[in-house]
Amino acid sequence: MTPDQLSGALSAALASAVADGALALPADAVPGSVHVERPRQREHGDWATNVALQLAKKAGTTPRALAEELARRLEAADGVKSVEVAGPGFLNITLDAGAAGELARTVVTAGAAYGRGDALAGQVHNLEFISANPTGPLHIGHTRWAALGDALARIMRAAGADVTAEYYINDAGAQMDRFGGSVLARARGTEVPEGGYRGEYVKELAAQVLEARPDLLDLPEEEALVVAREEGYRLQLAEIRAVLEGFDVHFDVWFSERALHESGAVEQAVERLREQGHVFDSEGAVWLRTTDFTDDKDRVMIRANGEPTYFAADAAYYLSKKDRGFPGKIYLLGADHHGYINRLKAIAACAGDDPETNIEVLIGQLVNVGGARLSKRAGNIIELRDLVEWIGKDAVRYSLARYPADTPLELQGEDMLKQTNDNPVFYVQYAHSRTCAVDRNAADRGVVRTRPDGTDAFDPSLLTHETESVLLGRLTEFPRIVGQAAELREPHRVARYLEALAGDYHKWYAECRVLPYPDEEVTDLHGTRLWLNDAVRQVLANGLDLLGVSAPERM
RNA sequence: GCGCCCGUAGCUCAGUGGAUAGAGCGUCUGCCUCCGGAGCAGAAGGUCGGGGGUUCGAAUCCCUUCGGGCGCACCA
Repeated sequence: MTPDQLSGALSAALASAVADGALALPADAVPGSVHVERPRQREHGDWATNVALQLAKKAGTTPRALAEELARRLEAADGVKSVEVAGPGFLNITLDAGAAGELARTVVTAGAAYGRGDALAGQVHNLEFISANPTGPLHIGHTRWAALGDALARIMRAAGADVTAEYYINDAGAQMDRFGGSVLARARGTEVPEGGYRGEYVKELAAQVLEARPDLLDLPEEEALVVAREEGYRLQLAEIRAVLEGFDVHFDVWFSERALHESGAVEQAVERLREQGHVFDSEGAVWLRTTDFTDDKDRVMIRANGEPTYFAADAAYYLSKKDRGFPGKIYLLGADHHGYINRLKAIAACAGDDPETNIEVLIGQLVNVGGARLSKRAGNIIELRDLVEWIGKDAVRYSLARYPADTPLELQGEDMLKQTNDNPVFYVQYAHSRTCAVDRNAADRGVVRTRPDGTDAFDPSLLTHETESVLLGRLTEFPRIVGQAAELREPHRVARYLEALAGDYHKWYAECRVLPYPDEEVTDLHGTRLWLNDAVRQVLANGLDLLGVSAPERM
């Protein structure tokens, strides 16, 4: 019995009580669905609900009286073993072992589809994340957005959304020229100009640029600057893409800011917003009246010198997303960009969109690294590729994805390496590989999933052990965890769930043998437990996949 | 000064109004005579930063205060 089915049974109990006149509740106060949850305490049954506490006042009765009424009716439902009224009016529900155990077969049958749902069905989103300048390597801050953003894309898709993952390449503007100047200076072996890029990686880029363009140093100054900039850009972007690929982070679209300028989209954006009535001229500049909406000051789009601002490109970019057919536009930004939220929302509003639904800005806190081992190449930053090299893709992705984005993360440099074996990712992966080990040995021990007569060697009523009841309950939660993680944009919920599931599995493993002792007869209990073992492996694998972490069969 | 985020065990952090606030690490004690010990069982460790309020019920919602991070450009 799934929580949805139980919720339905509760609704039916409510409806029948109202129909009988046993419950004086106005029709519009009868909830369409009743929320059930797993109680923290095992003694409180398999499922609990506080519906009686919430409805008692409206029904003009006491919570306990209402709870008693519902308990009587719910106990008659199929699959429900017992219902107790506890405390101020909680309903504590215990399911029949068979009804609960059937879930194992449900999971195995669903396979990779178990956990996928329709919480976000029909939604179309553009999810933009990382979007680091192509003037240097990705560092640990970008790594957090990479792990989080990619996991979020996977989770939202699992919940039924159509998600396009997009990287905005800030390849226009003055910082590109500074980058080019820095590469050129390194190529010449001279000092990097004031305000330039001083990281060691620039030297490496310069060497590669020289390799590709041996004529660089002979070119006239202006041409040399362009060549250094463009070659450096090409190399750095290729590096970023390769590193992300190795990190299993996939983008559907790499969107160039430069393309917005070159195609005239920026000017067009200004004109389109002018038509909407939100653009005005003042002091020689062209402004967007973002204060009509949520911003605290108006923003310049075209400077007095005729140059468009970064903000103008932002507006053009927003319109591009709109034009490309994305009702939902999600931005995953660092906390140092939180001042952008209001102006981005104002752009949406100026464009005639609804800032509440068409744009969503997720702010992630930065990662602090205390006393960290430093990158050899980039100076005082830690690069994504170094992190992966040091502690591995799975450990990096998992340890960044298991925290909410708005948690300021403090990673102790010394611990970072030491932590590898203690990283919860291994706890989860170990549980998965354990299920595989059991599976590998099952046939040798004569344990099978199907009886000789072709029927399933599966009798859910045999799954009566305490740890089995807990494990089954946990498995039923997975689909709604995925749905919640998708709706709340919180991938860490999946990770935390997997840790709990792995814990439940390890406890079960310690208490209940799947495979018989050598001199023991093979029974349906073994076969049934093999089904449960299969179900756990499937959910662990499905969950790890949502985080972009591998599910190894051996470790 | 204004705004956003965060203060939970020694450390790093979960906990979208429910019952006795949890996990990992660290500390201490047990468990390999059989499915993988990267595991399990147990112990110690808390004024949920402080103070008010709403509620049958608050770590969670509201106000206030203290502490930390970040931001307030015709920069990108």
